[in-house]
Amino acid sequence: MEYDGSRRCYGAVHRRPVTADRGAIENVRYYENIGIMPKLPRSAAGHRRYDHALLKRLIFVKRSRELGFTLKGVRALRALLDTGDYTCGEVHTLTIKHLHDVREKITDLLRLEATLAEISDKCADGTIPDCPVIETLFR
Amino acid sequence: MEYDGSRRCYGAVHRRPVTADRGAIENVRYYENIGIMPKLPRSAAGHRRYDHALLKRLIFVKRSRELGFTLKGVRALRALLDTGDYTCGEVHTLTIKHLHDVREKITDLLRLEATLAEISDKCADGTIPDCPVIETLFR
DNA sequence: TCTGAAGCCTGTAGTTGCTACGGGTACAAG
DNA sequence: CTTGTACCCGTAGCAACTACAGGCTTCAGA
Repeated sequence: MEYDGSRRCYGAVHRRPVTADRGAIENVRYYENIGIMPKLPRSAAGHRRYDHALLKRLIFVKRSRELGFTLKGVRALRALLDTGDYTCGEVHTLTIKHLHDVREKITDLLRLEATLAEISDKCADGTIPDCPVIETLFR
Repeated sequence: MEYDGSRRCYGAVHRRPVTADRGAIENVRYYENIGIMPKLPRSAAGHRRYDHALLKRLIFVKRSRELGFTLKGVRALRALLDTGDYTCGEVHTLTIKHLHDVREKITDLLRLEATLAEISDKCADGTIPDCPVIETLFR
């Protein structure tokens, strides 16, 4: 195992030093590329400058995503805000629709959970010859 | 609006007649390509022949997916089956792990649901000047 | 027997929302 | 001036399909 002489270390032993929140930056880049965020202004050297308004906008997107809105949903919310005189009711409509989707997903997952719990209970002791899980998976 | 003379009709008015379960076939093709299903035997003309064993295998995959297993999980299950003498306990382990993941998702979604319900309740009448949803999205 | 619609075949590209990688440049501390 | 870190960019990969174009096969009806 010899040192390869290059300035950067990428190997399994000497990994590339990873920037603390490189992921966050790449995420912003992605948002720029797909137009969720505008192209941020750059310094002379091309580095992104984050001013207050843009930071707010970024937080808005992030928070919306945390609340489970799709990027399409975020676009819709933004579009409302950008009209300048959106009504609370319009926002409410989008939120309720999203809430509805979330509840549907929950229902689906609960059903799934019940099924999985049921079949896994059946072979809990691990000694049954024809595994009930496998049985289920073939029907 | 003229008929374009081609044998097939793809336009907005005369759309291509879509096979009933074209999607199902393309799904099988996908499973072949990624190796979840073996390459199915073909007729002289190259059409897929589905024999009993392969059909069973396909059902197994489909059903596993319906129960929320990832394709990676399906591969793991299959790998067990293919050993010939898997134990029920091994299958149980995989199922429980999956069940755990499902429960985590449910927990996350319930939290989400609570938050969304809470903030959307606040602006239910649609006349509040500073929309609480938007407020939330900026924090 | 011929015809035309329906069905199947293939490779490829798009979807969603990122994340990872490689290779290059900028910059600040020592 | 060196060195290490941070940032830049384009591109490819992930899951699990789905959609499309364009070509070939099949089969029922005239």
